[in-house]
Amino acid sequence: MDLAAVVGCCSPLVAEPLTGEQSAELARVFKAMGDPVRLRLLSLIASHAGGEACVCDLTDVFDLTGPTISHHLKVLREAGLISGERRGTWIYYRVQPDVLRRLSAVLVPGEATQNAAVAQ
Amino acid sequence: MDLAAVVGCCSPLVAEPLTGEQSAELARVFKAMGDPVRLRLLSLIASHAGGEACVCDLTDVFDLTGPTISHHLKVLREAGLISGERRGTWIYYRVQPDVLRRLSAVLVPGEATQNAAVAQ
DNA sequence: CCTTTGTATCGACCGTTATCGAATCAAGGA
DNA sequence: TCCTTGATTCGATAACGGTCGATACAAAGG
Repeated sequence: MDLAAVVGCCSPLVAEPLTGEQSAELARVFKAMGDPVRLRLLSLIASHAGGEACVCDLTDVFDLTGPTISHHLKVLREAGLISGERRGTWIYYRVQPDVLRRLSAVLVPGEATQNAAVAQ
Repeated sequence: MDLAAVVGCCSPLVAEPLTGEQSAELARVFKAMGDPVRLRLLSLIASHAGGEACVCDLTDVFDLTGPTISHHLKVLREAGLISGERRGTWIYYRVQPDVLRRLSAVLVPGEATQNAAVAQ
């Protein structure tokens, strides 16, 4: 999953146009965030105590079945936005803060530009 | 289109979970950016000289018909990400920088937090 | 073992959406 | 007024994506 690397190599939108490949990779991440359930899952995980949440914490928030939540978590995982780790009975998810930071840097110029340092 | 206002009223993801309504409104914007063509259109407009581009500048970049480009521009427009203005023969599009800045502020804590000032 | 509980995968249904060609509208010249 | 050019809207179609029930897997306890 070198998606994070691709996300990290883009200049801000206003600086120069994205190439076809860059826009394709970035769109995959934004598309993953383009669903209300997934965006809320992301915020629930990100803001949960300890920076992680198990699936059991997430399922009860929604009027959705387990398989559906599992599907959305998979989409977020494959987009590189979260990572999951099994510890005993439960699986804990946590966000990948670097990806969020780099996305933020793509949207606006001048901010979070340790991006440039990482890219080198 | 008070979408920009809704986008502006959200704390960073890591600070507190989004409500159902907040995630729904934010997801509409991220979904609009979740397509390679639209993301590239956005970057072409944002980085074009003068901060604006006419549709004729955008169509030739893609192997897509005019109606398809027009459709994607409409999606971006209805998401509040761009605005169009006709001047004579051509229609010029420009980005709404506030929306991008506020999206960026949702993704990471502490940055672009003139967000809070705007919200008041 | 077998059962229970937590989570993921599979297959199917169905609404949504990206795309096109054709038609339409808007502005400027001949 | 008509024709040309730029851009949108409309209608149709094919592909995608969110949701579910059924099933399968993984860990822990009887």
